Amino acid sequence: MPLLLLKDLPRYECLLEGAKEFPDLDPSACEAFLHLVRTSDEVVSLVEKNLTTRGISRGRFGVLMLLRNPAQRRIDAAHAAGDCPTGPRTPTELADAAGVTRATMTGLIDTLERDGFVRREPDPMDRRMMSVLLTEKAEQFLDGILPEHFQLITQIMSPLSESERKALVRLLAKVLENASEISGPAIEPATLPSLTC
Amino acid sequence: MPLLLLKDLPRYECLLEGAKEFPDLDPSACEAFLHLVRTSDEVVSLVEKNLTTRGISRGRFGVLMLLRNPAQRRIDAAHAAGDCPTGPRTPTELADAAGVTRATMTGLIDTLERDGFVRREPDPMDRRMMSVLLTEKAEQFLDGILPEHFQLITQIMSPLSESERKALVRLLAKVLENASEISGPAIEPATLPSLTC
DNA sequence: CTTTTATAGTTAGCCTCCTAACTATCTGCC
DNA sequence: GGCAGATAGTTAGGAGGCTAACTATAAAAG
Repeated sequence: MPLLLLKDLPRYECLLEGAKEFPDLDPSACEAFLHLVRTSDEVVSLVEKNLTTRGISRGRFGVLMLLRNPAQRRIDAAHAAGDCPTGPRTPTELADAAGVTRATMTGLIDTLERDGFVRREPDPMDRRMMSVLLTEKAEQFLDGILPEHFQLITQIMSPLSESERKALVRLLAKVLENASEISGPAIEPATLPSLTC
Repeated sequence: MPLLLLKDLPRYECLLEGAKEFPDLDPSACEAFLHLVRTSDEVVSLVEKNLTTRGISRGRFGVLMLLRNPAQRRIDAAHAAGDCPTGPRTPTELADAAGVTRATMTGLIDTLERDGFVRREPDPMDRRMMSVLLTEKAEQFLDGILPEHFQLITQIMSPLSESERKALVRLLAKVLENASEISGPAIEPATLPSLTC
C-alpha cells in the first residue's frame, strides 16, 4: 500500500527549491499533501500489521466489519427509527460500502468462505443475488480481536487532545469534500442509503 | 490501495454506539483515524488516476521522482553545502527511500527499464551493485507531466488556507511521530542520510 | 410474448505489493 | 590465503487491487 512518493518527507526548503523550477508547485500544498499521505500510510500499516499477526488481512477484516453491523441487531431489538435499516448483505452492496469493485469483493468473499468466516446463500426472490452471512466462527473471531484493534487506534491517536482531533477531522473533511468533488460529479447523497451505521 | 474499512465514514453517533459494546473504542480517536485514512485514500486515488491517464503508475512515478532529484544538479552547479550529496542511485537506496522492499524495487525497475525510462549500469567498484539512471526520455516525460501533477495537488489542497495547512501538518506530524515510535524501535536519524532533498 | 437492456456475480489477466529463499560478491577474522 | 558472515540484487510464489468480458437472470420496451 505504501509508496506514493517518499518514506522520508522532504524538507520545506527543498519544496521551495522545487517551486523555483516548477511555478505550479505550491510548497505548502505539497507539504500538507505529503504529510497526509505519509501519515496515513504509516498508521494503516501499523493496523494492518496487527491484523496480519491475528491471521487476517486488512481487506477481509473490512468485509467482516461491514457484515457484523452490531447496530442492526441492537436496532432490531429496540426497533429504532428506520435510518439504519440493515447493513450491506450482497456482494454488490459490500463492494459499494467498502469502496472496491465487485470483482475484488468476489475474491475477498471467496477466501473468507474458504476460511469459514462467511457463507453465501442464494436469494429466493432474485436468483441473480446472493446474501453473504457471517458464521459463528467469524463473530467469535471479531469479538476476540476487536478490543486490541480499538486499543491500537486509541494509542495511535493518543498524542492528540480532544480538541486537536476535532480540528484534524474538520481540516480533513474539507479536503475530502473537495477531493470528492474533483473526482466525480458526485451522486446526490439522497440516492445512497446510509450503510455505515 | 483502498479499503481499510469504509467508503462512507460512520456517523459519530454510531461510534458512540460502538463504544458501549467495546470499552476500548475511543470514539474521537476512531473518528480521526477513519477520516485520516479515508481522506488519504481519496487524494491518492485522484493523483494515481491522473498519473495513469499519462501512462505511468504511482509506484513507477515515485521511482522516477527519486531518481530525478533536481536539487542535486543545481547543487552540483552551485556547489552548495554538502547536506544533499546525491540522491538514491542503487536499487537498495531507492527501496529504502521509497519505503518498499528490494524485491518490489526490482520489479519497478524492471518495468521502467522495459519501457525505456531507466537503465541499469554495473558499479565498477563493487560488482554486487547497480546504478539506476534516468534516460533522456524519462526526464522529458517528467518535465511534461509534473506541472499538471503539481497543479492537481494544489487544487486538492486549495480549500485550506496557509494557516490551516500549517495546522494540519502539525497535527499529522504528531501522529506520524507517535506511529513511528510504535512501529519500530526507530533507527537513530543520524545513521540515515538525507535522501529526500 | 418477444426482444432489448440492465443488473448480479464471476472469471481471466494484469500490476504492485509482500515474504522467503537463492546467487554472487565483498569483508573480516583466523 | 581461506572460510564465515554480511550485503546487493534477483527470483518464486502469494495476496489484494484493478479493468474488461462473460453468464445468468430480471425488467422494460415493442
